[in-house]
Amino acid sequence: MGITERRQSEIENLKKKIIDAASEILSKDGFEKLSIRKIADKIEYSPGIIYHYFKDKNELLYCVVEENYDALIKALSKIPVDNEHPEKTIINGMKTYIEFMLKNPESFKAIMMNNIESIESKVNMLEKNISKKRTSMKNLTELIEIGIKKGFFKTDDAELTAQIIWTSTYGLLSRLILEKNVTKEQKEKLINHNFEVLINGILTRK
Amino acid sequence: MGITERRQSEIENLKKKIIDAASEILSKDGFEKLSIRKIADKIEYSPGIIYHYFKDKNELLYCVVEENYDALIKALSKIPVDNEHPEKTIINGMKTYIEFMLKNPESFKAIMMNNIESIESKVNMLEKNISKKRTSMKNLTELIEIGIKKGFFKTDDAELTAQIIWTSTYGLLSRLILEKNVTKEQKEKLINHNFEVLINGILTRK
Amino acid sequence: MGITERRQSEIENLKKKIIDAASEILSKDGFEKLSIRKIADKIEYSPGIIYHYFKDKNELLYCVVEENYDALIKALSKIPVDNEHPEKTIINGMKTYIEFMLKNPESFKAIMMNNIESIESKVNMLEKNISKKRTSMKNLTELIEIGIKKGFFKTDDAELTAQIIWTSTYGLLSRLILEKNVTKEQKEKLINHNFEVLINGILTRK
Amino acid sequence: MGITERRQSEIENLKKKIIDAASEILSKDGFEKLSIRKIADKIEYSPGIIYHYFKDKNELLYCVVEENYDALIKALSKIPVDNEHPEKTIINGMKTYIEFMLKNPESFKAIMMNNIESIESKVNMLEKNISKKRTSMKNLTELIEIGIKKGFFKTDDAELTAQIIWTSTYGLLSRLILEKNVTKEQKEKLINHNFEVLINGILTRK
DNA sequence: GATGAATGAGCCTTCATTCAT
DNA sequence: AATGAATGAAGGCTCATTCAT
Repeated sequence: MGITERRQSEIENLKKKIIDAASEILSKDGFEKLSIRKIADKIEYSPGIIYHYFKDKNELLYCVVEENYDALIKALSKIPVDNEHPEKTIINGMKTYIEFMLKNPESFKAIMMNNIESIESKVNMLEKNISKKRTSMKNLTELIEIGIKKGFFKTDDAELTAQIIWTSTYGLLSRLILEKNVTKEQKEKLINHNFEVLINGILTRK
Repeated sequence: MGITERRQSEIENLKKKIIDAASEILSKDGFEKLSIRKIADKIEYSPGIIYHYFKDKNELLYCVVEENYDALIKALSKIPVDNEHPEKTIINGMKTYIEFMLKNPESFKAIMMNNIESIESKVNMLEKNISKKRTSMKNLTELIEIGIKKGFFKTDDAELTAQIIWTSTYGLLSRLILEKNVTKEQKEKLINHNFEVLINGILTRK
Repeated sequence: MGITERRQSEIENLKKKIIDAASEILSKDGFEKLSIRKIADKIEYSPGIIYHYFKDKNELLYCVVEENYDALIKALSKIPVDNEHPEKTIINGMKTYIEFMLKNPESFKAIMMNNIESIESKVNMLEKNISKKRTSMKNLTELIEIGIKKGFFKTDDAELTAQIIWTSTYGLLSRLILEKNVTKEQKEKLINHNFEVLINGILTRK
Repeated sequence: MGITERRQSEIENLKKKIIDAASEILSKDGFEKLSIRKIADKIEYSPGIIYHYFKDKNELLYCVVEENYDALIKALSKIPVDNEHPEKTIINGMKTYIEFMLKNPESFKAIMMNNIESIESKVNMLEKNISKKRTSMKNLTELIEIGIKKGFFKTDDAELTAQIIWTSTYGLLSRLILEKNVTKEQKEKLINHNFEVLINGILTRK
């Protein structure tokens, strides 16, 4: 094991190290401050090496988002599906999403509040038929369809409704991240009321 | 009046000119492209002069955002209030807001999707009792209260509901601005469905 | 006059200094070695300053070529026109050109033996009607036309002939610059024979 | 034969493969785009391996140029000699040369417009008595001597004339390759006129 | 007030080359 | 023989900011 000090076990894993360093800079300093040089400094390698592992900054960015995104998907996938109460599953999932993002606000800002070409394909949600492309939208749409079949929900277009649930929650989340003067109590009230209104908005009228 | 031709009346108004130039660049080329040099070029002064009127780029930015925001408030204040159909007034107002912003997407991004301290006081919407501070929230809250009194709406906390209507719409708007692959038709469907769900979500059940 | 040492008289003339520095690097090290940084080093200023005077490297290059080219044009313009012996004027001019370039071989290589977009407009000679664009070609073409009128030369297309005289001489010059093993005597013989053949090639047959 | 599939017979021939890959990149993408990495990618070996076969990039370059040059010589050697019409043979040969090079403009630039030491001995044409060294010049000189003997041509020094024919054609070819705005028609006119002037320039006067 | 020259730090990227394995 | 990770130097360029005038 007597190799240069700095690279002991991680020698085979520089790619991961680069992504993590980028992720950290993103979280700490935000998107604009994320530079190849800064990453190189952080991992104590030369800038050139990054191009050994990634075609360009965009590809690196894509991988960073992918990793973060995968973690989210993982968290979401752990939520049990309750077919008898699809609305509960929806709220559960979206709340998990909110909590996940509130823990990494800078990443959210970097990823979700910017027009980064290379990650559009991971992040865009509004086009028609998106539920055929994006897993998370597929799941959400399916839950709504279940609710429709059971007679709980009333909506012409499950996907469209899924998109509105998503954009609404995205909006609340964005503001929760951007605004600093919101008490914990108020945060909770807002989150709960958000889902009250949304779910109420799609429930069948008696 | 014997000064250089180009600066006759506007000599005392250079500050305004700088802000407007910046605003225009912002709208046309986007936030990232807004540079001190570009502004100086546009107003046909030297870059240095900008530092006579603004401490630094940030301060200038604050002023730009402030101005844009004022224009929005003005637009919103012109919407007539229909007490018999508060939900129509709400939808009307929020749609005006959406349209206004879709016309100036770069301004929206600059204003709403950044943490510019000096304008927080103008832009933040989530704190409790915000309806006492911010006119636009006050109006929205009042409309909801009218609806409650008339027996149309059912909600415990008019302000909280106003906040959710706002954040939801903000979320949709954000995504509409950030995503490029959305057809005009789809945009309209999303906007309409957004208000369908929201209003439905607060209507009294029969 | 008590300003910083390094910039005494030349303060108003940095643009010229940049061009000259570039010219020198071009002559000494060749085109590939000409970099913005190297120029900045040479003039002891920061690289950024170059963009104060030139839009980009291409524009700088264009100016460098222009200056060199102007010097050549100046040299050529001093050649007296002998209407009775246009062939002598032609030979005279082309020999001046050869001598001029042999004194600055690296500039010739840099300018004439590369595809530099920004200077194409100064350097290209083969298109039809070039004699309406480029002074040097205009002059050469006119001399040939004079010879035709006087009955000395025989050619259908004066411009085409001018182009061949030019490309031929350009070819000889290129090789004289690229090849190192050519004695002075041989050089002279080649130059003289070049014009012998060319002029002979366009003279009227008795 | 139990080696990796992809390198069966060519294992001893990697040097050739490298040269060919480089040659192809040269033709397709140009001299400036020819990089060690690109070659390595093309042959599906690692960059390091190239340094097993070549001291450095320059040495590799030499070899590439050498190979290309050999191909040209081969093409030229196939031209039939017509002793009754030496001028036709000359024109024929030189046109073959032009066509060959117009098909591989990047190779021409690499070979003829650079000072690559190691190939000087193959490429230089201007020294006295070159016709004793270089086959192509020997052939050209002999054709001129035939013309002299037959009374067609008039020149004191056949080799010198050969050199001028060569440099003239080289000049035209260089410009044809460097200039982009030349129509096909104009190209042909230039080529034809070039030989008209040159041949006319050495024909015996009646 | 206003200029405009100048800086220094930063940006992404490419490359020939080396070297331990 | 061959790899592939890694470097260091260099490339063009942009920008907010300062400062003598």
